[in-house]
Amino acid sequence: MARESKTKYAILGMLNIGPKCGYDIKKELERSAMFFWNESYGQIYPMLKKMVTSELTTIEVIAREDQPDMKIYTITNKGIAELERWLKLPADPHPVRNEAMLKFYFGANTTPAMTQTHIARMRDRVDTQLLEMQNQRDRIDSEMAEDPNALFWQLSLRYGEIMSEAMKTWCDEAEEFVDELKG
Amino acid sequence: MARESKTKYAILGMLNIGPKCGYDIKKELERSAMFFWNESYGQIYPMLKKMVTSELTTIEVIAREDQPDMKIYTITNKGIAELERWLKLPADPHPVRNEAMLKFYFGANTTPAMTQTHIARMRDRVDTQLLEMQNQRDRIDSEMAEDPNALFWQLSLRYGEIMSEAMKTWCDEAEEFVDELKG
DNA sequence: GGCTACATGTAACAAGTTACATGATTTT
DNA sequence: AAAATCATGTAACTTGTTACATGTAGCC
Repeated sequence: MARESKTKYAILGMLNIGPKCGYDIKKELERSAMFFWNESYGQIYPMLKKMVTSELTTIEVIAREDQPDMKIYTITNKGIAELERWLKLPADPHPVRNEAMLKFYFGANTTPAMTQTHIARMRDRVDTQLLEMQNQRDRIDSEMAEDPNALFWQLSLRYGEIMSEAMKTWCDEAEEFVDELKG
Repeated sequence: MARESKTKYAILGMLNIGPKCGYDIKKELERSAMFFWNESYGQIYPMLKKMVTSELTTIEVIAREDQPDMKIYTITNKGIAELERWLKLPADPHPVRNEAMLKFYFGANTTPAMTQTHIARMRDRVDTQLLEMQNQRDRIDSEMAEDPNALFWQLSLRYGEIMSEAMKTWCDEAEEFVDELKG
């Protein structure tokens, strides 16, 4: 992992939409980017601290009674410049590590039943994801009017849908193939 | 990364096909599993050492003149049992981190031209991948007869193809959408 | 009364990449 | 003559996950 962390850019991108606290950054990423990105608090909070030091964001502390201070971060001009610099760069190809496929592949050396189990599990997972996406779609449709970013949110949802459907297509093919193997 | 490393299982799966040296494990993974898995030597060599200690494999050292000893690893019964234990377990959902999509999403807050650049780059990458796959397909067709594992190799290639085509579909939709935005 | 959401964070740990080190052999 | 392939490995480094710690507020 000597590769540069992208956490900084994920945060900058979120703050470029509007000032937010760490908690909201994660919540928003989960809502709108869940099909292609994730961050944990263990990354976000320490990074936000660093980003204030390096002047990519400013911090406003809101004291609250009986609750931890809320910290609202706002992107600076320097932060915007850094975000734009990154946006212009070509993306790193993301490392692929799909454990389900690995199991499928090695299952080949055991039994056809094992292979069928793996395919069935993949299909189940994809079906669950598609249901989630249906829920998201409903939410988008109702929030569309208010949120100016909803159009991009929708395209990110389409990404999830298209990939899931593709995965189902693969499951169909793989299943057919295994059926032939069995008899 | 407190999650259990899957490197051990990737190696077990490869050795279950047949005895191999570390170099060949990587080479074979690159050939047949490149669309869903990757390992680096920095993971493979130390792990192989551990696996001998924990009796998942045996090692045979072949001395060679003027070249480093070649080490051939063979899976043990214990190793096979461990592989099968893992195969029965449901797969961890793989963490999604697609930098290209992240850039696309945040590009929304800059200019339509930036968004178009991101889409174009994704399409280029996918096209390159599809060409690579065409080469692989040719190789599979010629090696099919000899390699009994080629049928699964082919399905793993189909995975790559289906996913790439899906990505292209998404690019088409996204492009259309941005064209509308521009007017 | 219990669960979920809100809100902040840290520490321990493991995983994984990259650069380095070495050098023969084969292909272009 | 240069580049790629074969073949082994280690060390330094960073990234990222998970578990823990703390507590209120609101919902069912």
